[in-house]
Amino acid sequence: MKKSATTIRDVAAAAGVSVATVSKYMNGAQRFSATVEARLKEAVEQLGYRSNPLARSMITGQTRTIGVAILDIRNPHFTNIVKGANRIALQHDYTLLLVDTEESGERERSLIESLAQRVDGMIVSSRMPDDSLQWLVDLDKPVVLFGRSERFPLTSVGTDGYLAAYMLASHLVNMGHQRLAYLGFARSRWNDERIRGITSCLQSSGLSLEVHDAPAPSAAAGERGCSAIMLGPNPPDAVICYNDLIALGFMKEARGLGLRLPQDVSVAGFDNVPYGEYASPALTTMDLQSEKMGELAMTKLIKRLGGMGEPDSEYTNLEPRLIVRESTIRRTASPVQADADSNGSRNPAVNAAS
Amino acid sequence: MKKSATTIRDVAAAAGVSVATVSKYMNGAQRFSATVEARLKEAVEQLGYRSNPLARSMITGQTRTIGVAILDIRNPHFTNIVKGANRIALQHDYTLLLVDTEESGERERSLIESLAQRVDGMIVSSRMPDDSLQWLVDLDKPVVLFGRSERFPLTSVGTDGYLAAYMLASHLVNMGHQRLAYLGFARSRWNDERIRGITSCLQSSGLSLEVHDAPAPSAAAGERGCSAIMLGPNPPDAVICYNDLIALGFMKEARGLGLRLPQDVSVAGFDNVPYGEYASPALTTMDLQSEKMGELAMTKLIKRLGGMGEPDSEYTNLEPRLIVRESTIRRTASPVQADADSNGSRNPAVNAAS
DNA sequence: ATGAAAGCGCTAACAT
DNA sequence: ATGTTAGCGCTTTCAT
Repeated sequence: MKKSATTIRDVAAAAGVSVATVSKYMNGAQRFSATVEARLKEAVEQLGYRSNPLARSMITGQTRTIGVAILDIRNPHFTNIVKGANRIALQHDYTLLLVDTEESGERERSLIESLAQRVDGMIVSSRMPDDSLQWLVDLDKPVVLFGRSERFPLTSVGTDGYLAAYMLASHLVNMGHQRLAYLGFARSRWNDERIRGITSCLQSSGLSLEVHDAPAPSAAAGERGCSAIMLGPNPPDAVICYNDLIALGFMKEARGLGLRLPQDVSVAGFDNVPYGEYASPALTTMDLQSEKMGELAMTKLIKRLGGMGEPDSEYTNLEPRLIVRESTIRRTASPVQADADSNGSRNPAVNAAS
Repeated sequence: MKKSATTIRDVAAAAGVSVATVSKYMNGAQRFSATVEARLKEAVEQLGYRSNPLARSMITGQTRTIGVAILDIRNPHFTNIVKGANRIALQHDYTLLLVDTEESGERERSLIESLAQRVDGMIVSSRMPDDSLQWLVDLDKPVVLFGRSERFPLTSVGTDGYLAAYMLASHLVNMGHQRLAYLGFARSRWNDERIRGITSCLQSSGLSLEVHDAPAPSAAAGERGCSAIMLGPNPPDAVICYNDLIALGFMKEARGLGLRLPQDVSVAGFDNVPYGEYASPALTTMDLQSEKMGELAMTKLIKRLGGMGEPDSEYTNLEPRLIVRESTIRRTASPVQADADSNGSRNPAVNAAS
């Protein structure tokens, strides 16, 4: 069983039939005389033959593989998307070819271009702004994009980021918060619409938003961002983070700074990643239905692959939902007094060293 | 730009040369006369030609793709492995073909078998016991396995699970714990050695271990397991979980049950997933160096792919490391009275069951 | 330095 | 029901 794999010709010879017959047999394309069928079965088992998918693909023009490009496999949001997409793919006998574009920085485009050649279709999550997506269209492969493209006829799925942000801000305002900060991630495609949603909500209450930026959409970045926001002269009483990861990091650092959560500051994020629930205080977040997004994207893609339909620009919107947990709390009227048990001072600047 | 992609023949025609020349040009195999080179360049750009990797693979027998089979893409442990593996792969111009075997239940084997045909080599994480891995060897593809195989000549990397478990138990014993429970996951390949490690450590202190089993290696399963363990007649004062996910779920549920962590019960896990750090109390865990494992596995595999070396049974052991955080605490002398809140409780989560 | 031709392993007409 | 044959798009001797 060492050297080169057995080919269709070996089987044909062993069974005393032609390669065409073997091919048809392997694909279950038709029935055969009992004799032939038996010999075929025997030969295949004997030789342990499995047809070469590459050769098959060359002819059929199908790889039965779907490319999925995500920004960071360590972000549970994407991981959920992949899980959902994979579930559907499996049902239709497709395999996922995964590319983590963040790992390679600005090679995003070239990675996806080369991915395109090895798959029947792609699901892509991009960091590029909408207007620099022409090349994606030019690939001329069925694609489903996360986040609507205004400019190009790309099938897409997503949740309304403006609305989600508005809802979250609304919740915070209703809870009596007055000084809101946003710890965003400018390089994302969604950052702007989230800012717009929050701002617009705040404006209708005569409030304004203090915008900060994290260097990455990760917990570590959230930690770094915390002190600059919370230890200034006029700290916010609630902060919305670009995503749950940043929020989790922010909360950890805030605790380290001596702040009490959520009494001293309410914190919320986006994505509803699994671990927000297990943090303490459990994280309030906007559920963007990641897993469903993955399923939906894959369903659409597969449908298109089957029907060979035109590229449409159909955009499907999933409903965002607010998940209130423990990290956001009603702001009491007087911001002055906290409670007596330990150090009553809410000024955290004291032990900010570490 | 609609229909079938441009082929090497189109380019040859456009440049007025033979396909062989185009092929050599594309592969940078040699230099050409300035004229030809210029025309080639022109033609390729004009037509937007990219050579078809499938056709190429058929001839060269190489796909430049590496298969990675993991048990669950939602488990950060595996996600870290993939991240590490991907980093190395990228450096060597390989692409990852990912398969999440848990998603498909018992199809693990057939999924991996079909994966094997599309890749140059594989990195696999399996749930099968060591003695039912013969088929993996028979695939006759370069493979790196996570977790040593005693029986087969499979290259592998891992951390010493026995040692890791022993270390963790040791820590707990040193902290004065007496009644230890283990919430394991029996279907894992590593469960037994962890039990052995813990037991063996406890025995040398005259202690015994109460073993429970979770239905899945997930946070949800950890939640379910909690009450059965903690609300019995003789609850443990420390519990070691099969992994961090289970531990995280366990802690959440314990809090919900009204227990105070870590005063009422110390909790620890394995893997050192990123979110243990952001939980509160932060989770004590054994760092198994997931990301490093991924890097190492990929490095080994690629080396083998290059050298076409024999399948060796080299096993590389990574060092486990204990990460003590807040979820394990020293047990005070009297196990009777736990409620004396005299020690400055830094954790206000007493009645957090919102 | 460049080209002709023989396949890689398979499928898809088109015979028989 | 089974076989013949012509490629899929490319690389690779081997000529020239």
